Amino acid sequence: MPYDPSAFPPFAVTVDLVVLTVRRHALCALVVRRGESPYQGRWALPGGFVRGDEDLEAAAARELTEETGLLTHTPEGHDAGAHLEQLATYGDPQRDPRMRVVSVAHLVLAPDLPSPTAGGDVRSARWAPVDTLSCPGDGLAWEGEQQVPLAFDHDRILLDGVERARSKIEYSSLATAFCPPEFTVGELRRVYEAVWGVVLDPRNFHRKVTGTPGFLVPTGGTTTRQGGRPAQLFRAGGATLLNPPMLRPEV
Amino acid sequence: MPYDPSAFPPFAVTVDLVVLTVRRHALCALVVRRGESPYQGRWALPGGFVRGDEDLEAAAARELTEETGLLTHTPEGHDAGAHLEQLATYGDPQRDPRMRVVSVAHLVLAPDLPSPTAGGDVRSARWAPVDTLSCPGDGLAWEGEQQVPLAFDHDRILLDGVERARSKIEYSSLATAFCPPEFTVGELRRVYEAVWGVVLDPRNFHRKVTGTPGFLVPTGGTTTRQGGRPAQLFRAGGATLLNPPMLRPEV
DNA sequence: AAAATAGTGTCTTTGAGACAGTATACT
DNA sequence: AGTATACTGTCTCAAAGACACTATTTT
Repeated sequence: MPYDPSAFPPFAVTVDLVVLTVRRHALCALVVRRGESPYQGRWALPGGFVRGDEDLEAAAARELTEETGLLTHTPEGHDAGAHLEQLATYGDPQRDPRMRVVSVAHLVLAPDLPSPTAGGDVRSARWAPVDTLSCPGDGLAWEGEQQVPLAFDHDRILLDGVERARSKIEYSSLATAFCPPEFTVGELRRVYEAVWGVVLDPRNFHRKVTGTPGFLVPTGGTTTRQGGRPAQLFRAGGATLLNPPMLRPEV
Repeated sequence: MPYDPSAFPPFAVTVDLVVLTVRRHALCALVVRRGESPYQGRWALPGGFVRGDEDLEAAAARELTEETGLLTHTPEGHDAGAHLEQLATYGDPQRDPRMRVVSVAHLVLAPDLPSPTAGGDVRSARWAPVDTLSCPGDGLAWEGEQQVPLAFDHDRILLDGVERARSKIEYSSLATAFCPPEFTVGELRRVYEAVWGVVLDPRNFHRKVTGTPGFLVPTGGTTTRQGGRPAQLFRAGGATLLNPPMLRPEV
C-alpha cells in the first residue's frame, strides 16, 4: 500500500476546453492552431497548464477567458456568461510525446457571440462545425480539401463533449446556455435542432417547452428578428432539471 | 501562453474508488481505515497513486483488485466482474495537506460477493451502507454512536458516485452489474429499490423490465432462492441504453 | 397576395401507475 | 391452510407525435 506522498511519479496536469456554440444552425466548437511542436500547425482544443495553487475549474475558467474573452457562471451564479462543467479526464501515458500529461477536460456552452474569438488572432482560433472536425470513428478534421486529425487525443475529447451536450439538453435546461439572455421559443428550437441534427415539429415543441414548469419565464417583450409574426421573448427559468424531459427523436 | 512542458508545477495523481454493492437490501460502499497520517484511523475510499506508465483506468482496476480481489470488465468485455467507469476528478489545492494531489475518482458497481473484502484485513475494510456514511450536506460517517467524516473530500466523492449510480440505472442496464450472472426479476427489482431507496410495484416492474427490448435474456432456468413460486432466471441482454428508460418515482 | 414565423386545438397512440386476480412454491 | 413470491390482465391518466387551423408580421 505505497501511499507515500514523497515517492510519486512526476505528472503535469492541464485543462482542455470543449467550447461549443450554435452558429448559423450548426453546432460549432472552438479550435486553436498550435504554434509549437508537437502537432505544430494542427488544430487543437484550447487549454493549458493548471497552476500550482489553482483549482481545476478556476484553471478552466481562466483559460476560457484568456482565449475567448468569455466569462462563466458556475452552477449557482446566474450572471450572463457561459456554462462550464467538468467533462472527463484523459491520462493515457502516450497521449503527449513530451511527458506524462493528465488533462482534465471541461465543457463550455456559450451563446453565439458577435466577437467569437475576441482577444485572439483570427488565423489562430476559429469556430468549426463539429461535423467537419470529426467524422465519428476516424477523428479527422477538414483542412481545406483534406482531413487532418486534431492534435493529441482531442478528437476523442471533442466527441465526448459533443455527446455530453447532446444528452444533457434532454433532461436539463442547458440548451438555454446556447441562447442570448432573452430568446424566443423558435430560437430555442433551432438550438435543439442544431445540437441534435434533427428537425422538430414547431407546434409540439412550443407546447412542450412552454408547458414544462420552470423552464421558461416570459419577459413580456416581443421580437420580430426571425421574421414573421412577433414572437414572445423568454429567459431561462429557475429549473435546471426538466421534468418531463425533452425527448430526442429516435434514429 | 506558457505551454512549456519543462516548467510545470509538481502534481501527484491518484485514483479513488467508489465501490458500490447491494447487501441486505441496502446500497453499500467499500471504505478502508487509514493507517497513516493525515486522517489516521478515519474511514476513506480505497485508492492510490497512478504509476508513471499506467493508464488511469488501469490504475483504478489495479487498485480495485488489490483491495477487493474483484476483476472488472470494461464496457466492451462481457466477462464476469464488476463495472468500472470514470466518475470525476477532484483537484482542490487544499484537498491533501501534504501536497498538491489530483484524484481521478472511479465508480465501481459490483454484485454482492461471498467474500466482499477478500485479501484484506477485516478491520481495515468494510461495506458500509451509504446512508450511514453521509447525511446529505454534512458529510459525516457513523462510527459507533458518533458520526465522523470520511477522510479528505471523500464524502463529496462518495455522494457524487452514489448520485451517478442512481441516475445511470434509470436509462441504462447498469443495474444488472449489481446482480450475479443469473438473476430473477425480483432480485433486479430489489436492486432498484435499494439504490433508489423506494418501493416499486412488483407487477408493473415485471411488465416494464421484461418488455424493454435487449434488457433481459431468459436463460431457461428457474430458482426458488427467494421463496415462493419459482422465478425465471435471466442474464443481462446486449442493450446498454434502455428505451424507454426506467423511471425513478418522484419525491 | 404570398410567404414566413408564431401560437392553439384536436386526435391517436404509447406507456406509466394503480390494482384485481391467478400460479406455484415453502411452512 | 396460510403465506410468500411470481406473473398476467385491465383500467385510467398523462404525455408524445401527427397535423388542421388561426394570427401577425415582411416582401
